[in-house]
Amino acid sequence: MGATKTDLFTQQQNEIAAMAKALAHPARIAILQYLVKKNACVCGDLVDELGLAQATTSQHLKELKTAGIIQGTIEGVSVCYCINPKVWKQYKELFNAFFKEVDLQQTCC
Amino acid sequence: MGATKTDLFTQQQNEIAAMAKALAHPARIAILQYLVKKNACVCGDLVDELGLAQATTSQHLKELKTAGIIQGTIEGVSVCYCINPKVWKQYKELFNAFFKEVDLQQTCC
DNA sequence: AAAATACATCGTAATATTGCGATATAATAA
DNA sequence: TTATTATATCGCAATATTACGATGTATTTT
Repeated sequence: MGATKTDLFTQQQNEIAAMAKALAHPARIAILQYLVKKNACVCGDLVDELGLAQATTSQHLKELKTAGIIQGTIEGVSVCYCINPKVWKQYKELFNAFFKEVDLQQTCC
Repeated sequence: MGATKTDLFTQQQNEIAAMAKALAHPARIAILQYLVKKNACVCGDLVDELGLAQATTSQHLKELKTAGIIQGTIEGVSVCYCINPKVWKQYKELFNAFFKEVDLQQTCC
């Protein structure tokens, strides 16, 4: 045991959970906020910005890249990262749909 | 090592990450969707609904309760769970704010 | 009071995540 | 070609998560 039983759930449920997982670390939130703020893609700066080791920062970047929400392009000796607008929009819409107006004015029980 | 270095990040960043973490498992997404759908709070049903062991289901419920997004009330021999509308709204607003319209039409790099 | 029912919690095993130093890789600069 | 620079990956240790059986607890039935 220890591994998530993804087969018990719908693809949509697994997808939302995977998206949430990508956001489930403050360093990754900080990276995304930094990328949104700077718009242009900085990269080595993130190591200074976050205060985490280079290896750790690179690992978080990899996770965000695997999730699709950011993309990196080789720019000479360094790599330029930026938000993937298409996937960003997908995240936004999926979370919006999940939290969409529900009849929640009354507390049951 | 192994533990998240929360002190490196802002309270807001840690908060968003914590919220995302609560949603970062398909079983918890399934529980929330079920609660939203049924509105009225069912509970023992969740074990059948999810296909996970009773202990595991209870553990996921506990995490959602700790995150504040659901609440449980003792109802005779069983416990009635439901969405906490106030916290649900907070989640919704925080994610909305995070994903709010950003100038993302062009891909940099 | 004793049994039954519904959950919670404990203990434990398997696996995943976080973090970092060390090293590899790849591109530019000297 | 040989540094230098920037990033990625490897290997490892610490910790967290997921899952479940077993057991505890509290309420209702019998």
